[in-house]
This record gives sequence, structure tokens and C-alpha cells, in this order.
Amino acid sequence: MKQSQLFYKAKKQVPKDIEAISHQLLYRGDFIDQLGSGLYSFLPLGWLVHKKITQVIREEMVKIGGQEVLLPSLHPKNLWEKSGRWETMNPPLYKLKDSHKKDFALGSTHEEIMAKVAKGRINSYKDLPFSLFQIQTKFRNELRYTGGLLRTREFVMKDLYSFHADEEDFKKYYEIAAKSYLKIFKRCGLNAVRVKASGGDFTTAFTDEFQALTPVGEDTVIYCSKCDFAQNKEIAKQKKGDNCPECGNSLSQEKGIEIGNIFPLGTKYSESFDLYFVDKNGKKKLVIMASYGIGVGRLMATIVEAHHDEKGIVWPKEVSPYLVHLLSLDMRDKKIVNETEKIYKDLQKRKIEVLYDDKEDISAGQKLAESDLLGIPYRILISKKTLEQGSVEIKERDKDKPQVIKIDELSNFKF
RNA sequence: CGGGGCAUAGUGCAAUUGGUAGCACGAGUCCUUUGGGAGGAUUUAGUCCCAGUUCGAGUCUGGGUGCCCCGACCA
Repeated sequence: MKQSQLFYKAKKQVPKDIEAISHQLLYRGDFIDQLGSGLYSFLPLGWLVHKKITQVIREEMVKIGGQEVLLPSLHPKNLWEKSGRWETMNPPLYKLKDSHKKDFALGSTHEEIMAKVAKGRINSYKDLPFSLFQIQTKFRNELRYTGGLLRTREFVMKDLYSFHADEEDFKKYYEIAAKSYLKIFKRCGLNAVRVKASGGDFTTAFTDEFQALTPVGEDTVIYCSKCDFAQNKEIAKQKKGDNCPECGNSLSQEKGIEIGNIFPLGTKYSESFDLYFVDKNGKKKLVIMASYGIGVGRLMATIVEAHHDEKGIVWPKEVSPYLVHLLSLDMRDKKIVNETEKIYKDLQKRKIEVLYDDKEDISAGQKLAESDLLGIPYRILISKKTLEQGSVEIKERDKDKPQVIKIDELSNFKF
């Protein structure tokens, strides 16, 4: 992509009421545009990142047997009445009427709809287990929206639902899914902590949250640095400094952003939706369900919270909008332009995603500053200086020192 | 929903007791400049909405709309 054609407008200044660092940087780099409170448009750069993240999630979901589907966002009231959540989720359920005065909800989660889809497709134990997921917009009528993408009223969520014949099979899969989540977050550059928390409106039992520990988090996590013990402060019986109940080590406390959540649903929804199957002995039994959610926009903001410096964003490779940022420092110099164009085409041939800063009449300093802001992992720089040696300069965004390599060695460079 | 704050040019900010609405950035044109947000010349554009008080309102009053922050809820 030639940067002169890219739809974006980087900004030097940030409105004083934008506080979260991720919000500031995504605003300055023009990844997003605010429509209203808790409502954001993803501009080309932002959507590239968003797509990268969903691709990581999609790949990992398929690896654990998830099959992708797409359910409606508009839900007839009766489904939500069946589960009892028409009242209990109000808010955050958005409710509206159609032109026949029929009540609908905008989907904030899809346990009800998934249970409906599963019904009639599960007859015997032979039909189990299976898991379905979708990547789709959710609507939540929260009381407050904050921190840019960290909490919005409309956001894309990956939600996976698994269906099992017995407790044992459910537990096995639940752990596989939990591992898969940690892998997703790792690929996105985040070290997430699996934390026990309360069930909220989904289930009465415990749930597992995945928290990225960072000072801007809305949750507080009590955890052990030596073992796996971690609990949301809401339910923790221990406090900071207490001994870990599992290994005795002194417990730590930190803020966290909840970037994922998995819920053992038990038979709550299969009861509401008559989700039965016949087991080996011919006995009718309730299906055991679980659901697993990741908010993509929040994950994206969290990545920025974890990966930035004073100059801008430092995208992890897997989720960066481009892999290479190609800068030509003087577009008036024909030799530089020709050489850069050649490298640009060469990289494209190699299927390397490259953003080429071909803007004219822009000072070198401004190009460099903007490149740092956008946070693309590799910066390739061509100037009079490098060209005199038949070289280019390659700098990784998270390193201080650039390396200089000959232009003909570039085709062997491993990004 | 409770508490607090804010709304002025495309963006970020200013405007003393009510008295000609400024600055910076951006954008356009021309000249110079190209390794860390370049310089000069010139042009461009604005008081959230509706009422009220007043000779006169960005400023005061009432209402509305919107945004931000803290709390309770959430991926």
C-alpha cells in the first residue's frame, strides 16, 4: 500500500479528555474514529489490525474443533424469556420493537440462540460433543463506556459454544479451550492470567476470566507469582500479602483488563431449551454447555496498552497492520525513488505486507516520527546516505539500533 | 442511575468586570529545505442547539443535546 493513498490522517495532538494510552495512540495514528460514546469506526489501519486479531482467533478456534457460524443480531423476545434473561439482563440488553410492535433484543451474547440452533440437531450421544463459534457484533447497553475501545456499547466478539454429553467430556474440553485462549493471547503479544471470578448473569458457578495485567485495568486481580493461583478481587478471600492457599508464597495484587472469559454453563440453557439427548443406555439426559468469549476491540486496545513507548505503538508482528514500513527519505531524488519502488515491488512479490511512505514534500523527521507512531515492526529506510553505499537501513520498532544491509541482500532478509 | 467536569476554525487551545473572537497545528498556492514532527510569503475556516436578560452575549439565566472522568455493571 502506498501511504499517499492510505485513508488516514495522523494527529500530533490529543484532546485532553482522552486518557487511556491505547485510546490516545489509536486516535493519533487514526486507527479509529469516534461516532459517539462507546461507538467507534475502524478506519483502514485499525481494521487491518482487527482482521489480524480475528484471524489469529479463528485459527485457534478451528484447531480445537470449533466450526464457524453466523447467528443474527436481532433476537425475538421469546428466546430471552425462555432463559429468563429478558428481565435479568436488563441492562445490558438493548430492547426494541419492530413495526408490528413485536419485541426484540439486540444480541449481547448468544447462549439462547445457540441452544435453539443445537436443538433438533442433537438426538443421541453420537451427536456430541461439538463446538460452534462466530465472530460477530455484540450490543451492550452498559451504564458507562470508557477508555476508547476498552469498553464500548457495540463490539465484535468471538463467541464459542461447546456441547457435551457428560461432565468429564466437558471438563476436558474446557481445559483445552482455556489453553487455546492463552495461546491466542500469546500470539497477540499478551501474557494473560487465568483468573477465577464470579459467574455474573451467565451461571451461578465460578467462571474463568483471562486478565492482562496492566495498571489501566478495571478489574483487580489477586494472584500468586509462583503458581497458578489467581482470583478476581470480587471473590477472593485473600488479599495482597497473604499466603497463597496453594503454595504459601506471598500474594500479589494488580489491575487487569478482562480480555476473555469462559463460562461453564452446566445445564442452565439446555433446561430452558429442552436440549436433551439419549445416552448409551437409552436414557434421556440434558446436554452440558459452556461458552467462551473474546472481545476483539478490547483485545486490540489491550495490545496497545502493553506494547507502546513514548513515540507510539509497537505492534507485535502477528497483529500489525503491515509487516514492513518502507520509507524513502527524499522523494525528489529520482534515484532514491526508483530504488525504493523496486524494493517495494520486490517485497510485494514476496507477499510481504508493506506500507510504502511515498509522500512527497514531507520532512524526514516527520516521516520517522509517524513511522514510530504507527508501530509497524520493521522499518526499511532509503536515503542518499544509504544509497551511496548501495544499502538500506532496517530497524525493528522495538529495538534501538538499526542495521545496514546491502540492497541485494534484502531479498534474503528474514523478517 | 448518583457525583464531578467540559462544549469556541478540520484538529488542539486562548479570549480579564458582558464591549472588534485570537494563537498553534492542519489544509491550499509559490519559493527554499530533506536522517528526527523544516523556514519564509500568502490564502483558508469558528462560538453545539433553542429561548431569555441586555444598547451589546463565547462570557449571564433557563431548557435541550452531546462528550469525558469517578462510582455501581461488563468482553
